[in-house]
Amino acid sequence: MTRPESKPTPPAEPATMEYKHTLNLPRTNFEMKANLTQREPAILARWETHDVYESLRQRHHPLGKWVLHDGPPYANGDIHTGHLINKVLKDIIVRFRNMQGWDSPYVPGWDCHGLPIESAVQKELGPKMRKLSPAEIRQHCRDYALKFVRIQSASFQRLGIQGDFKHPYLTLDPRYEAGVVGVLAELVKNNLVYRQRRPVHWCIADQTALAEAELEYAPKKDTAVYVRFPLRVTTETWPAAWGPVPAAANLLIWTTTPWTLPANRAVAAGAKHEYVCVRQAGGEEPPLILAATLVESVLRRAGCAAGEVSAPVTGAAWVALQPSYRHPIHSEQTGPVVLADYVTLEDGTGLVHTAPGHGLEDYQTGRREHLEIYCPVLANGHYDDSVPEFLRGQSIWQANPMVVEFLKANHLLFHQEEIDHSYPHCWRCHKPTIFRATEQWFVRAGGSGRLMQTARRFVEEVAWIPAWGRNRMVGMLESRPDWCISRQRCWGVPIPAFFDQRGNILLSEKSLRHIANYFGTHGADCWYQHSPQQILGGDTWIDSAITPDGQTVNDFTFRTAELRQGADILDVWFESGASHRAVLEATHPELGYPAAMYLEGSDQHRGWFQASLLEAAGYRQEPPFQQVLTHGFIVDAQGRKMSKSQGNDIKVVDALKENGADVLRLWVCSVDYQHDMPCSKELFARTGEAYRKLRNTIRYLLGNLFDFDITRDAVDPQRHSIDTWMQHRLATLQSQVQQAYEQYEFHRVFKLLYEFCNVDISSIYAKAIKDRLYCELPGAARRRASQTMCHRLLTTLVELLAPVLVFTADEAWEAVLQLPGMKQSAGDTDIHRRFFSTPQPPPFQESARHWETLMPLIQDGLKQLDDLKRSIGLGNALDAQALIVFPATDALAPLMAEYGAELEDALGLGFHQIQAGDRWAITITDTRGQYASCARCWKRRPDVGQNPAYPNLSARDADVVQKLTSAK
RNA sequence: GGGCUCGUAGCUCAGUUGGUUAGAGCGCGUCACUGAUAAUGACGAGGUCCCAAGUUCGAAUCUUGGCGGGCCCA
Repeated sequence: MTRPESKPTPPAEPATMEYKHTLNLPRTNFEMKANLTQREPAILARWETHDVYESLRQRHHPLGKWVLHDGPPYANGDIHTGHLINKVLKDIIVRFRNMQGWDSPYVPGWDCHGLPIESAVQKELGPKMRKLSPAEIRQHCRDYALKFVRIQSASFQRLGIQGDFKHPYLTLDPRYEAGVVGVLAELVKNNLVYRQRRPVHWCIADQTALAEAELEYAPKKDTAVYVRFPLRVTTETWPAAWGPVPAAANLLIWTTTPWTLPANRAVAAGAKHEYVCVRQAGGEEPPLILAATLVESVLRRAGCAAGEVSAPVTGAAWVALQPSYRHPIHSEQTGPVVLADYVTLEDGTGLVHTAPGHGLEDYQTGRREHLEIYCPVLANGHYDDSVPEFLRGQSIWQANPMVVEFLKANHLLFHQEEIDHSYPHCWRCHKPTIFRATEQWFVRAGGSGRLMQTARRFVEEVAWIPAWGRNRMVGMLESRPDWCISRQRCWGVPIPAFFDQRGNILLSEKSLRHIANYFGTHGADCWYQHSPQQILGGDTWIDSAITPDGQTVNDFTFRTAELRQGADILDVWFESGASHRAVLEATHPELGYPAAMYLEGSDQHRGWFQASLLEAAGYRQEPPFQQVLTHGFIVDAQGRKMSKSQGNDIKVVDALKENGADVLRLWVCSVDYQHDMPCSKELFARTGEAYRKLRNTIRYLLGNLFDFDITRDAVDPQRHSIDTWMQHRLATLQSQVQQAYEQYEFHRVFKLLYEFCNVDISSIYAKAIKDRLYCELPGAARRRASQTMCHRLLTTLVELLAPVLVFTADEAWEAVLQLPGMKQSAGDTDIHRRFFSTPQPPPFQESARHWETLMPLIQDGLKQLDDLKRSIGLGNALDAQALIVFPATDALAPLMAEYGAELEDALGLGFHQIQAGDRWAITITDTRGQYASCARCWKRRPDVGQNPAYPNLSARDADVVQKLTSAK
């Protein structure tokens, strides 16, 4: 196809320039370039000076209180993308609640205690640490935590998060600590706290308990032994499938820690696994019991050949017969065969040696089966006196070969081999660790106890967003054991238990309430600095006591001089889980119990949500939150998890410097937070483009209002103007966006607003009203009506964007207030203190509907213009006209004189004609050879030159210019 | 390995109780405008709806089984 040569003759340059100054072109100081990284800090400073958060609290709140209670981030390290999503979501919610008319305060909090901080301090201090007292270590931890509270607080505020940053809640605040102990008192009161042995990671060299995070795994050589456990053979317990009942038989177990065999209390089998009885070739030995699939490999290792193998029996069927065995070390004891779901067929024999005092899974099995949590190993790694004589006082490492020898001597060792495996070591002394059962504090939170029943009821009463959160919580509650709340650390809230010299323990409701008060005044540090007399305030304390055998005795007289403080601290989850009391009721009582909402990442179903729920269930009848909203995790552009070690993490501080807070906030708003959220520099850049579109839309609207005084010039839209359509669209948008906010569907908020700017405003409305805005007399009714609409668009857009684009909304509102008449009428000067306005549908609903007929004509017209551009090089729609044919019988027929003009403008044409016909149709034609072009509005129209005084102007423009001239 | 969950254009998202040829905006490409100008408009090209089997006249949608990702456990 050949491109036509002919270009339209441009209007003579001088003539154009002559009239340009008579147009009402847009004017505004609101810059196209946002320059957010400079502008935002300035706005922040102003908010700070004017104490915007405080003044928002003072505002009238017609709907009452609505509190989002902040989950405390850990005061450790710079903020990351997880904080970004979490805090911005919270901020959007708090802000839209305020704009809805609620009193929605926001008190940020920080979790300041716990192992990661203690470890970091340990690393900083190095070997010096061992010389420091707990109180001194705690001071270092405090400094460390407060430093990161400052850093994170500054970053959150830089992100535009609005809240009471001058009065945050900190878990190291004495009043908070008092609240935590207060919750403990309630649980003790309700008999939900008990003391029991439980295995913990233990470093023999340092004689200390270790957390999972303090272990490092390294290769270690060990002796693995296959041991015969003599089965107590009876007809009742012998499965028929295994054939005739033999005189004797042995269970075969496998272990890499022979030293734990004295502590054996059971053998575990898998319910679905199949077990067989193997009679070895040769026949002298009693048959062996082990998992069917492992027979061949195990016997081969030992150099034996399998003889006769019986039919299999499932673990479940076998255990139902209640088999038992004679203890290999304590020959006078017996142990049961029980089921456990962690039994695998990967190595070993399918039968697992179970020592509840020396392994976590063994412990759980032990609790379930009511086995003794037996631990004959002292803190120094030597056996106590409860083991057979040959082992007493021996170190467990020395004991390993002795146990093997013992087994060999008693013909219980089936096979032994040296193995190399990964084994936990202490991160400080790098020596191998063990599991050792020690006395711990527990909350009766598992099983089907009272607390759990209340917790289950709470779960039903709470609204979970998304709804599957309920399922997830129920599932987690179902399988949870009792809650071990004690930790053998230093940086936390002490469990304020006193011990006397005979091992009687003081931990009662009364003592705890007393100590809570004491902590509230002196801080929990006093536990490490004050004497029991000081803390308890007297020489004696009469109270209930927990005796060494776990019984409770009333009216026991403690002599405070003989007491010493327990060294355990509370699990940090217990601390943060107490915030509903420590914050909502204690440090910030203006918030009140319960909170309307908790909002965190979905990992907190296991963490904060659950801890809060359980603690509240222990002593109150109403859950601590009415709604729980969870969000997913940030992943990289490929959907993989972000981690520093993989180097695919995004630094929020960098992203902030590159994009500004409003762009990051807009990104948070634009994604569906219920799932994983991919994040990358490129995605931020894309969001930046969307931001610019929103900003430019605001700028365009502002620019066209430079001479518009809302108090003087407002004009309702004319019935057949596109203004009416626009108002209808705006009212729809408003209700949709407000509904999306209410339903926490922020990506819909974004999509609705963004598409509105792109399509409704930019592509349709702004184009259609250009001519009347620019070319009509400033005070012309058509122009004023469109300006009125622009004003509504502007204020509504800024208002709906305000919870998200907090800085830009502020900046835009400043510009709005500078429009004529605004200072007087706006009342409130701050966008963030305003309320969402009520949607105002246009008075002419049927006119809005007419546009459903007209819009397709515009689509058709645009397509024709494009065709003309390609075929004959028609570049400017003002050089074309439309012939609009309408069905004479249509309801719109009598209105086509008005609507025709609107269509002309909507298509940006120079001229139009209307004609009655059979059906709707539009035909666009080139008018370059037909009409002259108006030197002012550039429309080609037949009426150009109609006024002899202005031969190169259209009738309308001649009229306008004439009036402008005579007005001078 | 278990519980919960996600997988629709390059991106962000729609897709009602199964029902024409799976949509939108952006991005991209081409073009136009130069009176929203580091802006704006028009047109266009983009999809194995993760895969497979099943139910059905008909499946993005329902069922089962895979694959891949995430969170929490083990």
